[in-house]
Amino acid sequence: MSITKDEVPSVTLQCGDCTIRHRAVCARCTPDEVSDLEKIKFYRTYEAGQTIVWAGDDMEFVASVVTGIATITQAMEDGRTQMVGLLLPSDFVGRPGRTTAAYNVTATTDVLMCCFRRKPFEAMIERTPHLAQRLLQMTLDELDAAREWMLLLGRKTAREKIASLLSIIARRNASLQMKNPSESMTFDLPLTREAMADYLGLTLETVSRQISALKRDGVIILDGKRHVTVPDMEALLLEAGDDADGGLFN
Amino acid sequence: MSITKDEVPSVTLQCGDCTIRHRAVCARCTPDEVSDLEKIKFYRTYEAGQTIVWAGDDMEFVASVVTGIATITQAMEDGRTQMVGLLLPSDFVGRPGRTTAAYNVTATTDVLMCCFRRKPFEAMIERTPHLAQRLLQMTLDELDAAREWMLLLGRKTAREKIASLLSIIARRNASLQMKNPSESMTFDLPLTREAMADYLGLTLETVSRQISALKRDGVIILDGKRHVTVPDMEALLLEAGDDADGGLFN
DNA sequence: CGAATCGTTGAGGTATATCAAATTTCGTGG
DNA sequence: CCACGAAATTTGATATACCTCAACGATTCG
Repeated sequence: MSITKDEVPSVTLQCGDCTIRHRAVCARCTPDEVSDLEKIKFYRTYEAGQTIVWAGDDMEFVASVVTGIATITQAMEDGRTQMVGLLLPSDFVGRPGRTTAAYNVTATTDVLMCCFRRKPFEAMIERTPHLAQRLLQMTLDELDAAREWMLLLGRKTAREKIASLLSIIARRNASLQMKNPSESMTFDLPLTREAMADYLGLTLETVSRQISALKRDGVIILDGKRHVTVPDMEALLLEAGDDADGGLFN
Repeated sequence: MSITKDEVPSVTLQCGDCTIRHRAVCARCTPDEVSDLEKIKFYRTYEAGQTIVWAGDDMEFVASVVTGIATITQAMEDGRTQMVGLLLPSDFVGRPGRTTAAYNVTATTDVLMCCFRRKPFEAMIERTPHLAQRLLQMTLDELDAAREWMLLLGRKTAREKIASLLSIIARRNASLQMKNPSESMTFDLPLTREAMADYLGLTLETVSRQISALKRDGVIILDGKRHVTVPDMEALLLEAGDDADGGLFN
Protein backbone atom coordinates (compact mmCIF):
# COMPACT_ATOMS: atom_id res chain seq x y z
CA MET A 1 0.00 0.00 0.00
CA SER A 2 2.70 2.46 -1.01
CA ILE A 3 1.80 6.08 -1.65
CA THR A 4 2.92 7.35 -4.98
CA LYS A 5 2.46 10.63 -6.74
CA ASP A 6 -0.95 11.22 -8.29
CA GLU A 7 -0.95 10.46 -11.92
CA VAL A 8 -3.32 11.76 -14.53
CA PRO A 9 -4.72 8.90 -16.60
CA SER A 10 -2.82 8.58 -19.84
CA VAL A 11 -5.97 9.17 -21.87
CA THR A 12 -7.89 12.26 -20.84
CA LEU A 13 -11.52 11.26 -20.56
CA GLN A 14 -14.30 12.97 -22.40
CA CYS A 15 -17.59 13.67 -20.68
CA GLY A 16 -19.44 12.32 -23.71
CA ASP A 17 -18.53 8.73 -23.04
CA CYS A 18 -18.08 8.93 -19.27
CA THR A 19 -19.45 5.90 -17.47
CA ILE A 20 -21.12 7.98 -14.76
CA ARG A 21 -22.45 10.68 -17.06
CA HIS A 22 -26.10 9.74 -16.47
CA ARG A 23 -25.90 9.35 -12.70
CA ALA A 24 -23.40 11.93 -11.50
CA VAL A 25 -23.90 15.55 -10.54
CA CYS A 26 -23.77 16.48 -14.23
CA ALA A 27 -26.58 14.08 -15.15
CA ARG A 28 -29.12 16.77 -15.96
CA CYS A 29 -26.75 19.16 -17.67
CA THR A 30 -27.17 20.10 -21.31
CA PRO A 31 -24.24 19.56 -23.70
CA ASP A 32 -23.41 23.27 -23.35
CA GLU A 33 -23.39 23.04 -19.58
CA VAL A 34 -21.25 19.92 -19.71
CA SER A 35 -18.69 21.66 -21.84
CA ASP A 36 -18.60 24.50 -19.29
CA LEU A 37 -17.96 21.90 -16.61
CA GLU A 38 -15.30 20.31 -18.74
CA LYS A 39 -13.31 23.53 -18.58
CA ILE A 40 -12.94 23.36 -14.81
CA LYS A 41 -12.53 19.63 -14.42
CA PHE A 42 -9.42 17.54 -13.97
CA TYR A 43 -8.79 13.91 -13.01
CA ARG A 44 -6.96 12.46 -10.06
CA THR A 45 -6.20 8.91 -9.10
CA TYR A 46 -5.67 7.50 -5.64
CA GLU A 47 -4.34 4.15 -4.60
CA ALA A 48 -6.15 1.86 -2.22
CA GLY A 49 -5.52 3.11 1.31
CA GLN A 50 -4.63 6.65 0.30
CA THR A 51 -6.37 9.60 1.91
CA ILE A 52 -8.26 11.76 -0.56
CA VAL A 53 -9.28 14.51 1.85
CA TRP A 54 -8.27 15.22 5.44
CA ALA A 55 -10.89 16.68 7.79
CA GLY A 56 -9.93 20.29 8.48
CA ASP A 57 -8.02 20.77 5.25
CA ASP A 58 -8.86 23.44 2.76
CA MET A 59 -11.09 22.10 0.02
CA GLU A 60 -9.66 23.12 -3.31
CA PHE A 61 -12.05 20.95 -5.24
CA VAL A 62 -15.28 19.03 -5.22
CA ALA A 63 -15.42 15.80 -7.17
CA SER A 64 -17.30 12.78 -8.46
CA VAL A 65 -16.12 9.23 -7.95
CA VAL A 66 -15.66 7.74 -11.41
CA THR A 67 -14.35 4.31 -10.47
CA GLY A 68 -13.49 2.64 -7.18
CA ILE A 69 -14.80 2.94 -3.65
CA ALA A 70 -14.05 5.52 -0.98
CA THR A 71 -15.24 6.05 2.56
CA ILE A 72 -16.24 9.14 4.52
CA THR A 73 -15.24 8.89 8.16
CA GLN A 74 -15.40 11.00 11.26
CA ALA A 75 -13.10 10.47 14.21
CA MET A 76 -13.10 11.46 17.87
CA GLU A 77 -9.96 12.72 19.56
CA ASP A 78 -9.35 9.42 21.31
CA GLY A 79 -9.42 7.54 18.03
CA ARG A 80 -12.95 6.19 17.97
CA THR A 81 -14.00 6.25 14.33
CA GLN A 82 -17.35 6.15 12.60
CA MET A 83 -17.88 5.82 8.89
CA VAL A 84 -20.62 8.20 7.84
CA GLY A 85 -20.76 7.49 4.14
CA LEU A 86 -19.68 5.08 1.46
CA LEU A 87 -18.77 6.61 -1.90
CA LEU A 88 -19.42 4.61 -5.03
CA PRO A 89 -19.04 5.54 -8.68
CA SER A 90 -21.11 8.64 -9.50
CA ASP A 91 -21.23 9.78 -5.85
CA PHE A 92 -20.27 13.35 -5.10
CA VAL A 93 -17.57 14.52 -2.68
CA GLY A 94 -17.44 17.93 -1.11
CA ARG A 95 -19.85 20.60 -0.10
CA PRO A 96 -20.33 23.73 -2.18
CA GLY A 97 -20.16 26.78 0.06
CA ARG A 98 -17.78 25.24 2.54
CA THR A 99 -14.08 26.04 2.49
CA THR A 100 -12.90 23.40 4.96
CA ALA A 101 -13.45 19.66 4.72
CA ALA A 102 -15.53 18.28 7.57
CA TYR A 103 -14.65 14.61 7.12
CA ASN A 104 -11.87 12.29 6.09
CA VAL A 105 -12.29 10.70 2.69
CA THR A 106 -10.20 7.59 2.06
CA ALA A 107 -9.83 5.36 -0.97
CA THR A 108 -10.53 1.73 -0.11
CA THR A 109 -9.79 0.55 -3.62
CA ASP A 110 -7.92 2.38 -6.34
CA VAL A 111 -10.06 5.39 -7.13
CA LEU A 112 -10.43 7.70 -10.09
CA MET A 113 -11.97 11.06 -9.27
CA CYS A 114 -13.37 13.68 -11.62
CA CYS A 115 -12.53 16.92 -9.79
CA PHE A 116 -13.86 20.45 -10.23
CA ARG A 117 -12.10 23.48 -8.85
CA ARG A 118 -14.34 24.58 -6.00
CA LYS A 119 -14.75 28.28 -6.67
CA PRO A 120 -15.71 28.01 -10.32
CA PHE A 121 -17.97 25.09 -9.49
CA GLU A 122 -19.79 27.12 -6.86
CA ALA A 123 -20.22 29.94 -9.31
CA MET A 124 -21.59 27.51 -11.84
CA ILE A 125 -24.13 26.15 -9.37
CA GLU A 126 -25.47 29.65 -8.90
CA ARG A 127 -26.15 30.07 -12.60
CA THR A 128 -26.93 26.47 -13.62
CA PRO A 129 -30.23 25.24 -12.21
CA HIS A 130 -29.72 21.78 -13.68
CA LEU A 131 -26.62 21.38 -11.58
CA ALA A 132 -28.25 22.60 -8.37
CA GLN A 133 -31.32 20.45 -9.00
CA ARG A 134 -29.31 17.30 -9.54
CA LEU A 135 -27.13 18.00 -6.53
CA LEU A 136 -30.26 18.52 -4.45
CA GLN A 137 -31.64 15.19 -5.59
CA MET A 138 -28.38 13.42 -4.79
CA THR A 139 -28.12 15.10 -1.40
CA LEU A 140 -31.67 14.08 -0.54
CA ASP A 141 -30.79 10.49 -1.44
CA GLU A 142 -27.74 10.67 0.78
CA LEU A 143 -29.83 12.05 3.60
CA ASP A 144 -32.21 9.12 3.27
CA ALA A 145 -29.28 6.72 3.33
CA ALA A 146 -27.86 8.45 6.40
CA ARG A 147 -31.21 8.12 8.15
CA GLU A 148 -31.50 4.46 7.30
CA TRP A 149 -28.04 4.10 8.79
CA MET A 150 -29.11 5.93 11.95
CA LEU A 151 -31.77 3.26 12.50
CA LEU A 152 -29.15 0.59 11.99
CA LEU A 153 -26.66 2.22 14.36
CA GLY A 154 -29.17 3.04 17.04
CA ARG A 155 -31.43 0.03 17.08
CA LYS A 156 -30.12 -3.01 15.27
CA THR A 157 -28.24 -5.95 16.80
CA ALA A 158 -24.78 -6.88 15.60
CA ARG A 159 -26.14 -9.73 13.51
CA GLU A 160 -28.76 -7.50 11.93
CA LYS A 161 -26.11 -4.90 11.21
CA ILE A 162 -23.92 -7.37 9.35
CA ALA A 163 -26.88 -8.77 7.46
CA SER A 164 -27.95 -5.23 6.53
CA LEU A 165 -24.52 -4.35 5.22
CA LEU A 166 -24.30 -7.54 3.20
CA SER A 167 -27.73 -7.03 1.71
CA ILE A 168 -26.93 -3.46 0.75
CA ILE A 169 -23.79 -4.57 -1.04
CA ALA A 170 -25.66 -7.44 -2.65
CA ARG A 171 -28.46 -5.16 -3.79
CA ARG A 172 -25.94 -2.81 -5.33
CA ASN A 173 -24.36 -5.62 -7.28
CA ALA A 174 -27.78 -6.81 -8.33
CA SER A 175 -28.61 -3.41 -9.76
CA LEU A 176 -25.32 -3.37 -11.65
CA GLN A 177 -25.77 -6.87 -13.00
CA MET A 178 -29.50 -6.39 -13.54
CA LYS A 179 -30.18 -9.65 -11.77
CA ASN A 180 -33.33 -10.69 -10.06
CA PRO A 181 -32.51 -9.97 -6.41
CA SER A 182 -34.35 -13.04 -5.17
CA GLU A 183 -31.86 -15.40 -6.78
CA SER A 184 -28.64 -16.41 -5.12
CA MET A 185 -25.98 -13.76 -5.33
CA THR A 186 -22.19 -13.63 -5.25
CA PHE A 187 -19.94 -10.64 -4.63
CA ASP A 188 -16.70 -9.44 -3.07
CA LEU A 189 -16.63 -7.42 0.11
CA PRO A 190 -14.99 -4.10 -0.71
CA LEU A 191 -14.21 -3.43 2.95
CA THR A 192 -11.89 -4.87 5.57
CA ARG A 193 -13.38 -6.17 8.80
CA GLU A 194 -12.17 -3.02 10.49
CA ALA A 195 -13.85 -0.79 7.91
CA MET A 196 -17.05 -2.77 8.32
CA ALA A 197 -16.77 -2.29 12.07
CA ASP A 198 -16.36 1.45 11.61
CA TYR A 199 -19.38 1.50 9.36
CA LEU A 200 -21.56 -0.54 11.69
CA GLY A 201 -20.50 0.91 15.02
CA LEU A 202 -19.00 -2.38 16.18
CA THR A 203 -15.56 -3.76 16.93
CA LEU A 204 -13.79 -5.76 14.28
CA GLU A 205 -13.92 -8.83 16.52
CA THR A 206 -17.69 -8.65 16.70
CA VAL A 207 -17.87 -8.25 12.93
CA SER A 208 -15.73 -11.32 12.48
CA ARG A 209 -17.78 -13.36 14.93
CA GLN A 210 -21.10 -12.41 13.36
CA ILE A 211 -19.86 -13.19 9.88
CA SER A 212 -18.73 -16.57 11.16
CA ALA A 213 -22.14 -17.07 12.75
CA LEU A 214 -23.99 -16.23 9.54
CA LYS A 215 -21.72 -18.64 7.73
CA ARG A 216 -22.27 -21.36 10.31
CA ASP A 217 -26.03 -20.84 9.97
CA GLY A 218 -25.88 -21.16 6.19
CA VAL A 219 -27.08 -17.63 5.50
CA ILE A 220 -23.88 -16.90 3.60
CA ILE A 221 -21.11 -19.01 2.10
CA LEU A 222 -17.55 -17.73 2.28
CA ASP A 223 -14.83 -18.47 -0.25
CA GLY A 224 -11.72 -16.90 1.20
CA LYS A 225 -12.29 -13.90 3.45
CA ARG A 226 -13.87 -11.53 1.02
CA HIS A 227 -15.82 -13.56 -1.52
CA VAL A 228 -19.40 -14.02 -0.39
CA THR A 229 -22.27 -16.07 -1.78
CA VAL A 230 -25.79 -15.51 -0.54
CA PRO A 231 -27.79 -18.62 -1.41
CA ASP A 232 -31.11 -17.06 -0.44
CA MET A 233 -31.54 -13.29 -0.45
CA GLU A 234 -34.91 -13.57 1.29
CA ALA A 235 -33.23 -15.23 4.24
CA LEU A 236 -30.57 -12.52 4.41
CA LEU A 237 -33.15 -9.75 4.25
CA LEU A 238 -35.00 -11.45 7.07
CA GLU A 239 -31.84 -11.42 9.17
CA ALA A 240 -31.40 -7.72 8.44
CA GLY A 241 -34.65 -6.95 10.23
CA ASP A 242 -35.92 -4.70 7.46
CA ASP A 243 -39.34 -4.80 5.93
CA ALA A 244 -39.72 -7.94 3.85
CA ASP A 245 -39.37 -6.21 0.49
CA GLY A 246 -36.28 -4.25 1.50
CA GLY A 247 -35.45 -1.16 -0.52
CA LEU A 248 -37.94 -0.37 -3.22
CA PHE A 249 -36.16 2.52 -4.84
CA ASN A 250 -32.61 2.96 -6.04
CA MET B 1 -53.51 15.11 24.55
CA SER B 2 -56.83 15.00 22.75
CA ILE B 3 -56.88 15.15 18.98
CA THR B 4 -59.03 17.89 17.62
CA LYS B 5 -59.76 19.06 14.15
CA ASP B 6 -57.04 21.13 12.52
CA GLU B 7 -57.74 24.76 12.78
CA VAL B 8 -56.44 27.58 10.66
CA PRO B 9 -55.06 30.35 12.84
CA SER B 10 -57.58 33.12 13.19
CA VAL B 11 -55.22 35.62 11.62
CA THR B 12 -53.82 34.47 8.29
CA LEU B 13 -50.12 35.18 8.38
CA GLN B 14 -48.34 37.22 5.82
CA CYS B 15 -44.94 36.15 4.54
CA GLY B 16 -43.67 39.70 4.98
CA ASP B 17 -43.60 39.53 8.74
CA CYS B 18 -43.13 35.78 9.14
CA THR B 19 -40.72 34.90 11.92
CA ILE B 20 -38.91 32.27 9.87
CA ARG B 21 -38.81 34.26 6.65
CA HIS B 22 -35.02 34.65 6.72
CA ARG B 23 -34.16 31.06 7.62
CA ALA B 24 -36.79 28.90 5.91
CA VAL B 25 -36.85 27.42 2.45
CA CYS B 26 -38.10 30.77 1.11
CA ALA B 27 -35.17 32.70 2.58
CA ARG B 28 -33.55 33.54 -0.73
CA CYS B 29 -36.73 34.22 -2.64
CA THR B 30 -37.45 37.63 -4.10
CA PRO B 31 -40.69 39.38 -3.15
CA ASP B 32 -42.18 38.20 -6.45
CA GLU B 33 -41.20 34.63 -5.75
CA VAL B 34 -42.59 34.87 -2.25
CA SER B 35 -45.91 36.05 -3.54
CA ASP B 36 -45.95 33.06 -5.91
CA LEU B 37 -45.33 30.83 -2.93
CA GLU B 38 -48.03 32.60 -1.00
CA LYS B 39 -50.55 31.42 -3.58
CA ILE B 40 -49.92 27.75 -2.85
CA LYS B 41 -49.43 27.98 0.87
CA PHE B 42 -51.80 27.25 3.74
CA TYR B 43 -51.38 26.85 7.48
CA ARG B 44 -52.05 23.91 9.70
CA THR B 45 -51.77 23.47 13.43
CA TYR B 46 -51.10 20.30 15.35
CA GLU B 47 -51.37 19.63 19.04
CA ALA B 48 -48.57 18.15 21.09
CA GLY B 49 -48.54 14.40 20.52
CA GLN B 50 -50.39 14.53 17.21
CA THR B 51 -48.98 12.81 14.15
CA ILE B 52 -48.29 15.19 11.29
CA VAL B 53 -47.29 12.59 8.69
CA TRP B 54 -47.50 8.80 8.72
CA ALA B 55 -44.77 6.85 6.96
CA GLY B 56 -46.25 5.31 3.85
CA ASP B 57 -48.96 7.92 3.45
CA ASP B 58 -49.37 10.01 0.36
CA MET B 59 -47.66 13.35 0.74
CA GLU B 60 -50.07 16.04 -0.33
CA PHE B 61 -47.85 18.80 0.91
CA VAL B 62 -44.40 19.82 1.95
CA ALA B 63 -44.05 22.34 4.76
CA SER B 64 -41.97 24.54 7.01
CA VAL B 65 -42.20 24.43 10.78
CA VAL B 66 -43.18 27.94 11.88
CA THR B 67 -43.45 27.38 15.63
CA GLY B 68 -43.06 24.35 17.87
CA ILE B 69 -41.01 21.18 17.70
CA ALA B 70 -41.59 17.98 15.77
CA THR B 71 -39.69 14.73 15.41
CA ILE B 72 -38.92 12.50 12.44
CA THR B 73 -38.89 8.83 13.39
CA GLN B 74 -38.41 5.50 11.73
CA ALA B 75 -39.71 2.27 13.20
CA MET B 76 -39.00 -1.42 12.71
CA GLU B 77 -41.78 -3.96 12.50
CA ASP B 78 -41.21 -5.14 16.04
CA GLY B 79 -41.58 -1.63 17.42
CA ARG B 80 -37.97 -0.56 17.82
CA THR B 81 -37.93 3.14 17.04
CA GLN B 82 -35.18 5.54 16.06
CA MET B 83 -35.55 9.28 15.78
CA VAL B 84 -33.73 10.42 12.66
CA GLY B 85 -34.39 14.13 12.84
CA LEU B 86 -35.58 16.91 15.07
CA LEU B 87 -37.60 19.66 13.41
CA LEU B 88 -37.36 23.20 14.75
CA PRO B 89 -38.84 26.44 13.49
CA SER B 90 -37.74 27.09 9.88
CA ASP B 91 -36.96 23.41 9.24
CA PHE B 92 -38.44 21.82 6.15
CA VAL B 93 -40.63 18.71 6.02
CA GLY B 94 -41.09 16.53 2.98
CA ARG B 95 -39.13 15.61 -0.06
CA PRO B 96 -39.89 17.13 -3.43
CA GLY B 97 -40.12 14.41 -6.04
CA ARG B 98 -41.41 11.79 -3.64
CA THR B 99 -45.07 10.90 -3.49
CA THR B 100 -45.01 8.76 -0.34
CA ALA B 101 -43.75 9.79 3.07
CA ALA B 102 -40.77 7.74 4.25
CA TYR B 103 -40.93 8.66 7.94
CA ASN B 104 -43.32 9.49 10.72
CA VAL B 105 -43.44 13.13 11.71
CA THR B 106 -44.89 13.86 15.13
CA ALA B 107 -45.54 17.10 16.97
CA THR B 108 -43.89 17.10 20.40
CA THR B 109 -45.21 20.52 21.25
CA ASP B 110 -48.04 22.39 19.63
CA VAL B 111 -46.87 23.05 16.10
CA LEU B 112 -47.76 25.55 13.40
CA MET B 113 -46.82 24.49 9.90
CA CYS B 114 -46.66 26.55 6.73
CA CYS B 115 -47.68 24.03 4.07
CA PHE B 116 -47.30 24.09 0.30
CA ARG B 117 -49.25 21.82 -1.99
CA ARG B 118 -46.65 19.37 -3.23
CA LYS B 119 -47.22 19.43 -6.98
CA PRO B 120 -47.18 23.18 -7.42
CA PHE B 121 -44.22 23.41 -5.08
CA GLU B 122 -42.26 20.91 -7.13
CA ALA B 123 -43.08 22.83 -10.28
CA MET B 124 -41.90 25.99 -8.62
CA ILE B 125 -38.60 24.42 -7.61
CA GLU B 126 -37.96 23.60 -11.26
CA ARG B 127 -38.33 27.21 -12.30
CA THR B 128 -37.10 29.03 -9.18
CA PRO B 129 -33.35 28.61 -8.65
CA HIS B 130 -33.48 30.55 -5.38
CA LEU B 131 -35.79 27.93 -3.96
CA ALA B 132 -33.70 24.97 -5.12
CA GLN B 133 -30.51 26.63 -3.91
CA ARG B 134 -31.87 27.29 -0.46
CA LEU B 135 -33.32 23.82 -0.19
CA LEU B 136 -29.95 22.40 -1.22
CA GLN B 137 -28.23 24.39 1.49
CA MET B 138 -30.73 23.25 4.11
CA THR B 139 -30.47 19.64 2.99
CA LEU B 140 -26.69 19.76 3.18
CA ASP B 141 -26.98 21.09 6.73
CA GLU B 142 -29.34 18.27 7.61
CA LEU B 143 -26.94 15.77 6.11
CA ASP B 144 -24.15 17.13 8.28
CA ALA B 145 -26.38 16.88 11.32
CA ALA B 146 -27.32 13.31 10.42
CA ARG B 147 -23.65 12.41 10.11
CA GLU B 148 -22.80 13.96 13.43
CA TRP B 149 -25.61 11.86 14.84
CA MET B 150 -24.19 8.73 13.22
CA LEU B 151 -20.98 9.25 15.16
CA LEU B 152 -23.00 9.67 18.33
CA LEU B 153 -25.11 6.57 17.71
CA GLY B 154 -22.24 4.37 16.63
CA ARG B 155 -19.45 5.36 18.94
CA LYS B 156 -20.47 7.39 21.97
CA THR B 157 -21.23 6.08 25.45
CA ALA B 158 -24.60 6.65 27.07
CA ARG B 159 -23.21 9.48 29.18
CA GLU B 160 -21.63 11.14 26.15
CA LYS B 161 -24.87 10.78 24.24
CA ILE B 162 -26.85 12.56 26.93
CA ALA B 163 -24.25 15.27 27.27
CA SER B 164 -24.23 15.74 23.50
CA LEU B 165 -27.98 16.10 23.35
CA LEU B 166 -28.00 18.59 26.19
CA SER B 167 -25.25 20.66 24.64
CA ILE B 168 -27.02 20.75 21.31
CA ILE B 169 -30.20 21.99 22.94
CA ALA B 170 -28.21 24.48 25.00
CA ARG B 171 -26.34 25.75 21.95
CA ARG B 172 -29.62 26.25 20.15
CA ASN B 173 -31.00 28.32 22.98
CA ALA B 174 -27.77 30.28 23.11
CA SER B 175 -28.08 31.19 19.47
CA LEU B 176 -31.68 32.27 20.02
CA GLN B 177 -30.84 34.33 23.08
CA MET B 178 -27.56 35.58 21.61
CA LYS B 179 -25.77 34.63 24.78
CA ASN B 180 -22.12 33.85 25.18
CA PRO B 181 -22.15 30.06 25.21
CA SER B 182 -19.44 29.81 27.83
CA GLU B 183 -21.67 31.27 30.53
CA SER B 184 -24.06 29.17 32.52
CA MET B 185 -27.20 28.31 30.60
CA THR B 186 -30.77 27.37 31.45
CA PHE B 187 -33.38 25.76 29.25
CA ASP B 188 -36.31 23.36 29.14
CA LEU B 189 -36.04 19.90 27.63
CA PRO B 190 -38.51 19.72 24.76
CA LEU B 191 -38.50 15.92 24.82
CA THR B 192 -39.72 13.20 27.13
CA ARG B 193 -37.23 10.65 28.42
CA GLU B 194 -38.62 8.19 25.92
CA ALA B 195 -38.17 10.59 23.00
CA MET B 196 -34.61 11.25 24.14
CA ALA B 197 -34.03 7.49 24.24
CA ASP B 198 -35.35 7.15 20.70
CA TYR B 199 -33.09 9.93 19.58
CA LEU B 200 -29.99 8.55 21.28
CA GLY B 201 -30.46 4.86 20.60
CA LEU B 202 -30.88 4.06 24.30
CA THR B 203 -33.65 2.85 26.60
CA LEU B 204 -35.55 5.40 28.61
CA GLU B 205 -34.19 3.85 31.81
CA THR B 206 -30.63 4.45 30.70
CA VAL B 207 -31.49 8.03 29.79
CA SER B 208 -32.97 8.58 33.22
CA ARG B 209 -29.98 7.04 34.96
CA GLN B 210 -27.44 9.06 33.01
CA ILE B 211 -29.30 12.29 33.61
CA SER B 212 -29.32 11.45 37.32
CA ALA B 213 -25.59 10.74 37.13
CA LEU B 214 -24.81 14.06 35.42
CA LYS B 215 -26.89 15.78 38.08
CA ARG B 216 -25.12 13.92 40.88
CA ASP B 217 -21.77 14.94 39.38
CA GLY B 218 -22.77 18.59 39.24
CA VAL B 219 -22.59 18.84 35.45
CA ILE B 220 -26.24 19.85 35.33
CA ILE B 221 -28.78 21.12 37.85
CA LEU B 222 -32.37 19.96 37.56
CA ASP B 223 -35.41 21.95 38.62
CA GLY B 224 -38.32 19.60 38.12
CA LYS B 225 -37.87 17.00 35.41
CA ARG B 226 -37.50 19.23 32.43
CA HIS B 227 -35.86 22.46 33.53
CA VAL B 228 -32.09 22.22 33.19
CA THR B 229 -29.28 24.53 34.23
CA VAL B 230 -25.77 23.99 32.97
CA PRO B 231 -23.43 25.83 35.33
CA ASP B 232 -20.39 25.30 33.11
CA MET B 233 -20.81 24.71 29.39
CA GLU B 234 -17.14 23.77 29.02
CA ALA B 235 -17.64 20.89 31.42
CA LEU B 236 -20.70 19.69 29.53
CA LEU B 237 -18.88 19.86 26.20
CA LEU B 238 -16.09 17.84 27.73
CA GLU B 239 -18.55 15.16 28.78
CA ALA B 240 -19.95 15.09 25.26
CA GLY B 241 -16.60 13.93 23.94
CA ASP B 242 -16.58 16.45 21.10
CA ASP B 243 -13.71 18.66 20.15
CA ALA B 244 -13.18 21.31 22.77
CA ASP B 245 -14.74 24.16 20.78
CA GLY B 246 -17.82 22.17 19.80
CA GLY B 247 -19.85 23.37 16.83
CA LEU B 248 -18.37 26.35 15.06
CA PHE B 249 -21.07 26.95 12.52
CA ASN B 250 -24.85 27.31 12.77
C1' DC C 1 -59.84 10.26 44.39
C1' DG C 2 -58.31 7.10 40.82
C1' DA C 3 -56.23 6.47 36.40
C1' DA C 4 -52.89 7.65 33.22
C1' DT C 5 -48.53 9.41 32.05
C1' DC C 6 -43.96 10.33 33.12
C1' DG C 7 -39.89 9.59 35.60
C1' DT C 8 -36.69 7.22 38.96
C1' DT C 9 -34.38 3.44 40.92
C1' DG C 10 -32.97 -1.43 41.73
C1' DA C 11 -31.58 -6.30 40.58
C1' DG C 12 -29.97 -9.22 37.40
C1' DG C 13 -29.08 -10.73 32.54
C1' DT C 14 -26.90 -10.33 28.11
C1' DA C 15 -24.88 -8.48 23.99
C1' DT C 16 -20.95 -6.55 22.82
C1' DA C 17 -16.32 -4.73 24.09
C1' DT C 18 -11.77 -5.70 25.63
C1' DC C 19 -7.65 -8.22 25.98
C1' DA C 20 -4.97 -11.90 24.23
C1' DA C 21 -3.28 -15.36 21.21
C1' DA C 22 -3.42 -18.34 17.28
C1' DT C 23 -4.09 -18.60 12.30
C1' DT C 24 -4.45 -17.20 7.58
C1' DT C 25 -3.39 -14.17 3.88
C1' DC C 26 -0.50 -11.50 1.18
C1' DG C 27 3.24 -8.72 -0.44
C1' DT C 28 8.25 -8.55 -0.80
C1' DG C 29 12.73 -9.78 -1.46
C1' DG C 30 16.07 -13.46 -1.58
C1' DC D 1 9.48 -20.36 -6.22
C1' DC D 2 10.04 -20.06 -1.42
C1' DA D 3 10.67 -17.77 2.98
C1' DC D 4 9.73 -14.11 5.75
C1' DG D 5 7.28 -10.56 8.06
C1' DA D 6 3.35 -7.60 8.26
C1' DA D 7 -1.40 -7.23 8.05
C1' DA D 8 -5.84 -9.20 8.30
C1' DT D 9 -8.78 -12.39 10.38
C1' DT D 10 -10.47 -15.71 13.61
C1' DT D 11 -11.26 -17.46 18.03
C1' DG D 12 -11.24 -17.67 23.14
C1' DA D 13 -11.74 -15.85 27.91
C1' DT D 14 -13.33 -12.28 30.56
C1' DA D 15 -15.24 -7.68 31.62
C1' DT D 16 -18.74 -4.33 31.43
C1' DA D 17 -22.10 -1.10 29.66
C1' DC D 18 -26.43 -1.19 28.69
C1' DC D 19 -30.89 -3.63 28.52
C1' DT D 20 -34.78 -5.95 30.62
C1' DC D 21 -38.00 -6.62 34.05
C1' DA D 22 -40.04 -4.79 38.00
C1' DA D 23 -41.54 -1.78 41.56
C1' DC D 24 -42.39 2.65 43.06
C1' DG D 25 -42.92 7.97 43.22
C1' DA D 26 -44.54 12.28 41.18
C1' DT D 27 -47.61 14.88 38.43
C1' DT D 28 -51.65 15.81 35.83
C1' DC D 29 -56.33 15.42 34.55
C1' DG D 30 -60.98 14.06 34.58
